[in-house]
Amino acid sequence: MSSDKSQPQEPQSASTLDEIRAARLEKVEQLKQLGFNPYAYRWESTHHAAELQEKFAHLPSGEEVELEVAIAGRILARRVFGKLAFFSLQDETGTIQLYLDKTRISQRMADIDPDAFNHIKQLTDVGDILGVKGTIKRTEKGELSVYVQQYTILTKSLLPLPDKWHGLTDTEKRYRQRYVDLIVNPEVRQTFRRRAQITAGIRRYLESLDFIEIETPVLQTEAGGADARPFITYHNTLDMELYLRIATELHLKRLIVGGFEKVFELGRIFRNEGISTRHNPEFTSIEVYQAYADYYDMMALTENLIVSVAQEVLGTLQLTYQGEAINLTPPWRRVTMYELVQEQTGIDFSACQSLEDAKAAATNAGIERLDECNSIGKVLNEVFEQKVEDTLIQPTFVIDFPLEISPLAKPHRSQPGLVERFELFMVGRETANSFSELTDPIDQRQRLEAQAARKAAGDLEAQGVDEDFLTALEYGMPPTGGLGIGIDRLVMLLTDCASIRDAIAFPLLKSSSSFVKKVHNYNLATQTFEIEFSNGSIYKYQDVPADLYQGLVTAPSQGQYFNEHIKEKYAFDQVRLSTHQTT
RNA sequence: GGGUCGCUAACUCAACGGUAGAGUACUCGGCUUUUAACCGAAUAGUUCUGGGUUCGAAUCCCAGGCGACCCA
Repeated sequence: MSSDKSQPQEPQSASTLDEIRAARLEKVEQLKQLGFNPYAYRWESTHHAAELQEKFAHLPSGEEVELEVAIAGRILARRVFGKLAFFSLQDETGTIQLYLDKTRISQRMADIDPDAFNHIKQLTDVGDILGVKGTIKRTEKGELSVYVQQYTILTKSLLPLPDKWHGLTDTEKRYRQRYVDLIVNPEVRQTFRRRAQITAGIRRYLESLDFIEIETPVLQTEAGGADARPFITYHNTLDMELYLRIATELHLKRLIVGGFEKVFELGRIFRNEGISTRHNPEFTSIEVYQAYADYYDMMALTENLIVSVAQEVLGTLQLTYQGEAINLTPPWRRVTMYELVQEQTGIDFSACQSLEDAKAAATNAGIERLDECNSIGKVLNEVFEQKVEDTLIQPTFVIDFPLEISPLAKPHRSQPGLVERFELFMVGRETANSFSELTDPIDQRQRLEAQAARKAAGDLEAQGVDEDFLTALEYGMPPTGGLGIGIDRLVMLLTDCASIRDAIAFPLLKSSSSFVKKVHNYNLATQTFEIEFSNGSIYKYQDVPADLYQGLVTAPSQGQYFNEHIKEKYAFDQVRLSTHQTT
C-alpha cells in the first residue's frame, strides 16, 4: 500500500483483545518517543483517597483548598470533554475524582510537556496507574476532586478491565485472576484486609499473654497429629519421600517437652482431600499449647481470643453470617456431646451398654452409614455429626468426646470412655478443637499403634507411629492444654463469606484442561506407547492391545477415544512431567 | 463419587433447529462541570472442546473439560 494513496482519518477499530492490546502498546511507544517512561520507577504520595475524602468531607461544593496534595492510583473511569476531563482514581483505600482542566495543566506543565493535556486525553486508558499533584476542590456538582496541576503516567496498562458497571461476576475468572477481581470488586479487598487484621490480632493477643510463635517443619517424614491424607513429595538428594504436614500438633508438643510453656504456630496445613465450600487442600490453622493448663483453660482462651479479635476487627460482637444473626457475647454455651445428642434424638448414650444397643438406637433415630462404626464412641460421633452439628448456630463448646475418635487427648478425669476434649461450633461448623493433651507415653503409644494398625489395614487417613514424639513424651511433658482453630473458617464467619474460596486469596483450582496432543509409536513387542499431552507431560502406557492403539490413532477425536478406552484402564508411567519441569 | 445448573464479543447478557445480537468497553468525530456523562459513527465471535443427527446446530444427541451449588 503506497503512502500517497492513504486515506485520511480512516477509523481504526480496536475491539478484540489483541487489537486493544496493540493499540495500547502503540501508546506505550508514543510515550517513549515523547521522552516519558511508561513504566516509572517511583512516586511519592502525600495522601490516600479515603484520607482526603474524610478530611474534606465538609468542604462545600465549588470551593477550593490551596493544599497541595500528591496521590497515585489506577484510573477506573474517564469522562473526557474538549478542554476538560474527569477521571476516577482508585488507590488501596478508595477512590477520588481527578479534575483535569486544560488551562491549568498547560500552565503548570509547560516546561515538562507543552501538550500535556492532550497527551493525558489521548495516551491514558482505564486501568493505567497515574500519579498526580494538585489542589483540593469540590466541584459544583459536589464531587471531591484533586484539581490536577501535574500528572505522571506511572504504569501503562495493556489489557482492558471488566465492565465498570457489572464488574467481574464470573466466579471462575474471579478466582483464577484474583488481581482483576481485586481491582474491580472493592469488597474483596476488604475481605483480605480483614483477614490480615484477624491473623495479626490473634498474634497480638497471644503475644500479650506471653505466648511465643515457633515455626515447625512443613516437610515431615511422618505426617501425624490428625486423621487426614497427606500430600507426598520427594527430596532428590536425600532420596526420600516426605509428607507435607497435616497438623502442627506433634512438633509444638515437643517444644512443650523442651521447656517452652506457651507456644503457638499460625500457619499453613495441607490435607490431600476433596474441595468444597468449606475445604481447601491448603488452609491455615493456629495451634496453641499451654503447659500446666487443661481444656477448661483452653475454652476460656478460645472465647477470649475470638471475642477480642472480633471486637477489634468488627467493633461489635453482633454479626450477621449469610443472613443469620450470630451473637458472640460470652459466655458461650458449654454442653456435653451426650446432652446434645440426647436433646436432638432422645438417645441416652451414657446408658448404652453394648455396641448393638447403640447401633439399634441410632438406626431408630434415622442415622445412616453405621456399618463402619466399630465402637459406641463412633456411633455417638456419627449421630452427633448427622443430627446435631447443623443445629449449632450460635457459638457452642461441645465437650467430652469419645475416646475412640480422640487419640491424642487425655482420658476424662471422671467419665470413663470419654476424653477431655471440646470442639467449638459456630454456624454449624467446627471452628476449633481442643483437649487436655495426653501426656502418658505408654497410653499414647498404645493409641498410636492402634492408629497405625488401621493405617496398615488400608485406612488412608490414619496416622502412623511417630516414634520420636513418643520418645519426647517419655522424657516427660507437663500437663498441657492444646487448641487448634481453623483460621479460614473464622475469617469466613467474620467476613460473611459463603465459600472458603472467598476467604483465600488464591484458592486451588483445577488447571485448565489438558488434552491428547500426540500419540507416539507403538512398540509391538512390549505393547507400550507414549502419549504426549498438551501441557507437555508424556505418559508411557503399558500392555495396551494393538487394536486399541490403532483405534486411538485413527479415532476422529483422540481425546474422547483415550478417555473412553484407555484412561484409567491401563497402567502407565510418567516419562516426563511437563516441559516446564526441570529434572 | 452422585445430582442440578452454567460456559456465546474484553465485561454483563440475549438469540423456536433457519443471516449470532444488545448494553458497556475499545476506535473515530463533537462537547469546559461530568458521576454508568451525553450525541453521532464504526469495529468486534474457535458460541468451552471433540464427535454425531440434520439440507442446516449456539440450540438436539453422545463423550470430555472447567466452574458454581447441593448431596455423599
